[in-house]
Amino acid sequence: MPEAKPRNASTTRATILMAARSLFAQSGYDGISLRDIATKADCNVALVSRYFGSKDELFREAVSEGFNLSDIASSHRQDFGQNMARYILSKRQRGALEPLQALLRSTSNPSATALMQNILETEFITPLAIWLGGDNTKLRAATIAAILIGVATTRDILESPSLTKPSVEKNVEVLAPLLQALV
Amino acid sequence: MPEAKPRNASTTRATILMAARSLFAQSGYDGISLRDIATKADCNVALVSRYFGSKDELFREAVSEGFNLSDIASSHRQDFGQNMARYILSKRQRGALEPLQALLRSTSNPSATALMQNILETEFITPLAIWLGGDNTKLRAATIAAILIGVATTRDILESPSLTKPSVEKNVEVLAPLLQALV
DNA sequence: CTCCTAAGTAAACAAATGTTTACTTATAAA
DNA sequence: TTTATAAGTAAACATTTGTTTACTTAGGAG
Repeated sequence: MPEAKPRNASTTRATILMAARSLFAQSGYDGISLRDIATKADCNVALVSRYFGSKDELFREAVSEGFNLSDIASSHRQDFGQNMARYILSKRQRGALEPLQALLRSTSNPSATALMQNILETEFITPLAIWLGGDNTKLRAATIAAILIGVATTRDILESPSLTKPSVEKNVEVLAPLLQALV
Repeated sequence: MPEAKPRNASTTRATILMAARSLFAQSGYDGISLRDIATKADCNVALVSRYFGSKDELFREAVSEGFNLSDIASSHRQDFGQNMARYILSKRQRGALEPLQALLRSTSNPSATALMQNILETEFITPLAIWLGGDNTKLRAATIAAILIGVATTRDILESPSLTKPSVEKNVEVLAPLLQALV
C-alpha cells in the first residue's frame, strides 16, 4: 500500500513556498501555474490557495526575501566594486538570487513590476545612496542597480554565452572597475 | 449608417503589426492577448491568426526590427560612450526601442528569451566585439550590452524614479564614462 | 477508545486564451 | 452587370487558468 504522508501544515506551507520560489525564478509569474507549483511541492492545488490566498500573495512572499546589501556595504569602500561584482556573478549564491530572477522573469506582470520597483527603491537604491555620499547619490546608486540588473538579466535570464563562457574571474575583472567608478 | 471601411490586406496586416509591437512593448508576450491586439488594430481576431499564423510568429516579426548599431559604431571612438548613452536614454527614440522593450517584458516566455539571446548575440555583441578590438572583445561587448539592458529595464520597465527623475544630461554624465571605459 | 478539528483531496466553476471553421460581403476583373 | 476571389466576420473549439466548494481522513486531546 502507498505510504501515508504525515500531515503538517507549516511544513507543507514551507514546501509550497520553496517550490514557488524556484519555479518563479525559472519561468516567471506568468510562466508558472498554481498546478505546476502544487505538483513540484507534491500537494493538492487547493492547498496553495488555502495557505497563500492568491497567486499574487504567494509570489509576493516568494520574492520578498531580499538581496542583502549590508554584507557588501559594510566592507571597505575600495572593495565595493569587487564585492558587488562577485556577488551577482557567483554561482554559489544561486539560491540567494532566486527572488531577483523571479522578478526579472515577471516583467510582463504589472503587479510584479510595481513590487520590484518598490523593493529596488527602498531596499537597495535608498540605503546605497546614503552609503555612497557625495553628489547625485540616488542617480549613482540607481546606475549601480541598473548594471547589476543588466548583468543578471544577460547572464541568468538570456544566458548569453559571451558572458557565461568566460570565467567568473574574467567577468569580475571587467565589471568591478565599472562599479567602483561610481563609489 | 456606419462607414464602410475599405478593404486592404497589406494595410490591415501592417496595422496589426504596429498594434502588436506597441502592446508587446507595453505588457510583454504573456501580458497581451490576440484579442487585445485585434481591438487596438480595430479588426477581427481571426485576421491576426490569418496574417501571421501564430502569436509566436507575430511576436517574432514585431520585435525583429532591431536596434541599429551602425549609427553609433560609425562615429569616432571617443564619442562611443556618449552616443550609446544618449541612444538608450533619449525619449525621442521611444518607438525605436519598442522591440527591445517588448523582449525585456517577455522574459517569462522561453521562446522569446531564446529569440532575444539570438538577436543580442548576432546583431549586437558579435559586430560590436569586432569593432571594439583588443582583448576580451566578446566579454567587453557583452558587458556593454548588459549595461544597456539594465538601464533600459530600470528606466523603462521598472520606471525607477531615481533614474527617471534626473535629466537625460545628468544620466549621460554618469553613464557615458562607464561605457567609454570598455572601448 | 472516541471524537473533533484541521489537513488533504477531488471535482467543479467561470473566465480567458490561441486557433479554426463556416459564413457574409466588398471589390475588381470579365 | 455578373461573378469569382479574397477580405472581413461571428461563433465555436478545446485548453488552461485561478479559485471555490463539498467531501474524506489523519491524528491528537479528552
